[in-house]
Amino acid sequence: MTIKDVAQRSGYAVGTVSRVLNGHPGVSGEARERILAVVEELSFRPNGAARVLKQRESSSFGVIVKGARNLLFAGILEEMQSRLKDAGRAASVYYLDEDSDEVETAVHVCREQKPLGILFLGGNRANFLRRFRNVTCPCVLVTTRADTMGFPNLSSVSTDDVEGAAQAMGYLLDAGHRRVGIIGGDSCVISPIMDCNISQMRLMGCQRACLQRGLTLDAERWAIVSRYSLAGGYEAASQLLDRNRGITAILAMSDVMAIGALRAIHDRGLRVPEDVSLVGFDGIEQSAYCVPRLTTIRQNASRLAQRGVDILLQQTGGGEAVHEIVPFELIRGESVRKIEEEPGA
Amino acid sequence: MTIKDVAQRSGYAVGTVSRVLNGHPGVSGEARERILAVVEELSFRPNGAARVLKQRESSSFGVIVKGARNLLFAGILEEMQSRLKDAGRAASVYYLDEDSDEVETAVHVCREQKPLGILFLGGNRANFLRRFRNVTCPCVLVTTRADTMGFPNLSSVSTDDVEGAAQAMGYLLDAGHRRVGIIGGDSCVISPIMDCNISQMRLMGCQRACLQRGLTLDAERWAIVSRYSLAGGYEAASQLLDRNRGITAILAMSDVMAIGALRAIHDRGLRVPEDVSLVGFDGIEQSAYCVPRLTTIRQNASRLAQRGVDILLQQTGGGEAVHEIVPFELIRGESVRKIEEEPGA
DNA sequence: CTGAAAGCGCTTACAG
DNA sequence: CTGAAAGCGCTTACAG
Repeated sequence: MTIKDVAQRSGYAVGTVSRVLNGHPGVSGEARERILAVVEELSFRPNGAARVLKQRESSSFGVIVKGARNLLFAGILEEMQSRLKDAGRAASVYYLDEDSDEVETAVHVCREQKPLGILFLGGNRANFLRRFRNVTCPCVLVTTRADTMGFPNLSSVSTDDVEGAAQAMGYLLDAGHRRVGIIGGDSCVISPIMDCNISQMRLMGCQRACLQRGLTLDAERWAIVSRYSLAGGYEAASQLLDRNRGITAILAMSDVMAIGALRAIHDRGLRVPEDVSLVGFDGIEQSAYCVPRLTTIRQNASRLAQRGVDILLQQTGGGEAVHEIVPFELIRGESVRKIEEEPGA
Repeated sequence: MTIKDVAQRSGYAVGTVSRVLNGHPGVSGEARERILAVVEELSFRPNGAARVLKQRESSSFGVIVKGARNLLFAGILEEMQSRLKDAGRAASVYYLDEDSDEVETAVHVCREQKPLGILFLGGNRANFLRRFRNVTCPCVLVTTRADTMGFPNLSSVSTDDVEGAAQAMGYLLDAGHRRVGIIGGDSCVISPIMDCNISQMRLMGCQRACLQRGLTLDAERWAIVSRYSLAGGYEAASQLLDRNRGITAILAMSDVMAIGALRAIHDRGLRVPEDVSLVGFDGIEQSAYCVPRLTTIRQNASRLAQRGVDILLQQTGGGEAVHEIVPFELIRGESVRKIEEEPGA
């Protein structure tokens, strides 16, 4: 079943059928009607491959998601898909694991699908610097800043990670906590090499919160690197508790890690928040169903999704890259308790 | 950059280049070497659209997932992708929400991508009966049985839902519970119309467990329909607790709903398992991190994934549809307590 | 407004 | 073993 069959059956030439199919002007109402009737009758669907080959650009978007189990991303993706649908556009989704190179995938997708644009859910700065020049379509990086990379076709929508972490840490400090363990991602270390990934940004936020209160943060001792997973959070919290007697709070850089930590704390016979307070990051749906409800920094998933799509649609029309910050919200759950100032702090 | 450029630069014809690219026999070692060198030099990548157009079949697989937030599926998918990769095959993933028609998507994917085969993660029987005849490639439905539908190109790998639910329910009954609320999915009702979806299968399992112990199950009163979500589980558990005073246990047909229920129970000032026992289904990673650890029926995600892929690869070579059942495991968590038999039960 | 024809980048019989 | 050529299903100048 091809466009030829439709042409034959309708009595028009393939060119005319193609014009009708693509809504091009310059076709008589009569021809349009007749052809659409035949299309309907044969339930004809044009061959996408042939169209892409010829047009050299498809009319769909790509979404590259880093982490199939990342619930923050799942929520954002859901919202993106409905918004793209409203705009009458299709999107192909590509799932990668946490460690894969999303930009390599993008290069590949560009070549194969020639999408109108690409949305990245999560991204590693180093990967972008290495290969993004090979990506030619407009792109939007969601949840991570891209303003310092200077690619003209790479916009971003993100949460202010530094400020978010600063507020989370500040909340703990203001509640009287002085021995706070930190569970971070891949590059959660204070190092001379700024890789500007979210873990590092968030650690800087923690540091800033301390400085603002005349305290210093010994990251070497209090921060620990972990995978963004339940098991990672569990393991990291266990280590923190072992290593630092008298720890009164843990700040995890994702809710998923916090949920892992929650169980680890419980398994040592300690309670949250009575013995150890706990703060997460992201504000995924699950965090509100924990017992105790997690105190966390809620990223505005729905707005991140909306702005991401809107910016991409707009960039498709050309123009300079845009970098937006979307406000977050500190959710006061049930996982932090106030403690009286200790003399030795 | 096309195959023509490679031909020109290497001094061979495009046909020869194509043969080398596809590993066809009948090319001299010399030609192969020279051409591969040029391919490398220009870092040439063939155009997929052109290949699909010509070959009329791509060499990749499709995976259609019902529910981007379904953590059971996320786990299975991860395993599938790595297994497909090991077999040297690529896969495109299509995410749908719980209510979308997966078979309609499959028909579309078949036409556009011409995949070698399709894996379905989750599926609704009615959708298959309505449209699956339009899907021509080999398919495997994972987590849901397809043996009674009789499509020659549709295999399945699943968990025995009836037996799984029977064991879960049996476990509660044997622990002395007699007032057990059930939280199920879309078609969790005893009705004359068997739609054979998983909720109905699992409800039948509950019923069987009762019958085997000389009890009857008043589903009308004790079972409640819910979405497969945290909020759905929360809502359903709340209703069950309101409606049935003296309820001693809740069986949720997914861990996600169970986690929602856990919070609902807590919000009424009740404890799990002291006041209300709770059993889930699926055995997702999260269930082991709950406090209390969830008692649940663990589906063997990794084996479902492996067998799904293996069967699909095998079906690609032709042959009759295969229907496999993968064993599950009852995980004894911390969410069920034994109660002494009550005289009035 | 419509048709005939070129061509997108590739694969694959068909000759040689 | 290699080349020349047809053709996959579509779009789009170019004529008329």
